[in-house]
Amino acid sequence: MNTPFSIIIADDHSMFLDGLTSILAEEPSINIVLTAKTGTQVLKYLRINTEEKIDLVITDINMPEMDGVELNAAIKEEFPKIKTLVVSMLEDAKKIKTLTEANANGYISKNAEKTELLKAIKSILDGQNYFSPRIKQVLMEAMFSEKSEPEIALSKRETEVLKLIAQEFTTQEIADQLFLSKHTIESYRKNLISKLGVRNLAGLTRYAVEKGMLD
Amino acid sequence: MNTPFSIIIADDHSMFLDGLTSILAEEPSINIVLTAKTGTQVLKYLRINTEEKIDLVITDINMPEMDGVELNAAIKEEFPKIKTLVVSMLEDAKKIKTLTEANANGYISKNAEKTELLKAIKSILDGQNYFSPRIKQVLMEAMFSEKSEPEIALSKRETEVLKLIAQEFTTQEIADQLFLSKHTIESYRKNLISKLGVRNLAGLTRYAVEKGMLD
DNA sequence: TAATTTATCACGGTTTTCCGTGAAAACAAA
DNA sequence: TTTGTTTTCACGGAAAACCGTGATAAATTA
Repeated sequence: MNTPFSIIIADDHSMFLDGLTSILAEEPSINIVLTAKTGTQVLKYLRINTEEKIDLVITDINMPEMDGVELNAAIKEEFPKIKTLVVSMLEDAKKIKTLTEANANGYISKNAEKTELLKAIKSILDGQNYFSPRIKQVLMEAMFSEKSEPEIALSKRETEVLKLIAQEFTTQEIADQLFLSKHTIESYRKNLISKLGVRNLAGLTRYAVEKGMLD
Repeated sequence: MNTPFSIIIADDHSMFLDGLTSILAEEPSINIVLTAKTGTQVLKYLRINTEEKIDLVITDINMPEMDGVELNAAIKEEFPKIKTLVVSMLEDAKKIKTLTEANANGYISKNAEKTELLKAIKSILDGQNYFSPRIKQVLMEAMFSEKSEPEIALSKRETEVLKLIAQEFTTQEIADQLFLSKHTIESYRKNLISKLGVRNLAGLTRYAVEKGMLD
């Protein structure tokens, strides 16, 4: 029998962390060296224990302080030999794309079965990447839908003005706040309306709220 | 030693379900008789296996088909002897309140530690309800904040008009659609603005979007 | 360097919203 | 049955938003 693989698990939900640990503790070939609730904890550990050979880091995406996307990037930057497997609640195409670009070795959903989790871990430890069929599909769909919805790019100022508009400030008030002419703000308003393809203030506000630009 | 307690676990995320099962499988006093991904599965099982004595159902809130809130209500209705423990990602005051009103026996967050989970289970099987300090706090805050924010009640027509306003229709257009005078719609607009405590169309739109009145 | 985008400003005219101040009829609740 | 709420309608004036049609300078990008 070979020496077991050393892995680290990061997830901010204790119960999920404990659950995952329980599942993997049953595997004789796996040795859990650390469980953490934030990405920073993981990084700190890796930086201190540089002599210890870690094979795999399993991480959630949504975590406080440093999320899974950032953690993955940091690991690939500082410790390129360590493999990463992202386990997430959401099937967010953009995040998955970012992760693939940052060379994450795998991505599975929390909807995935235990057997799929083990399969993913085995594949990755074996040197292969693992992205579940479901995830591949989401990625593909994102590729195509991306073209149909061409991602409207707003400049810094436009974003700033839009936020204020959606916060119920009038053109004059925004002009005063930003020390600009009210004509300028009117221009932005017009551009935003045509850029975003909406009809009026209501449309602008909806856009801002739905894109999570407020708060 | 007494006979072990029989419990059912419901959660739509396989991995969490497996994790929880792993954790509880280590407990000799606990016997997991079923794991399910929807509330309907649980109910179906209970209705068929009426002779089997089930002590506790552990359920997530967010599930397809029948969520945890509905499942809890149904269990308390049909099988009042069965205890329920809700385990959820979110600390949503309203849902917690609904659950307490529907006599759920416990509520803990997925952020809770394994020890707290076990404590909650033991308490409930012992005949006591368990709501974590964190949850109690959220509930209290909700009670108070509820008074400061007195739940604005909109009439049917007001809701209808607000939706259309937020969908970028002008007063005249709305009047035409509803076969009403434009003065009427203007009245609604004014009332909505003062009722909701906002300043203008942007505020109305934000309210509508944030309350999920569209789509 | 040339071309493009971004940020800024201007004006007149039209439409829409906003505000105050009503009021009448229908309906529900106390 | 009186009181309150909802739904409906009206007018005039002020304020703001919307539309078209510009322009200049700075910053970025190709």
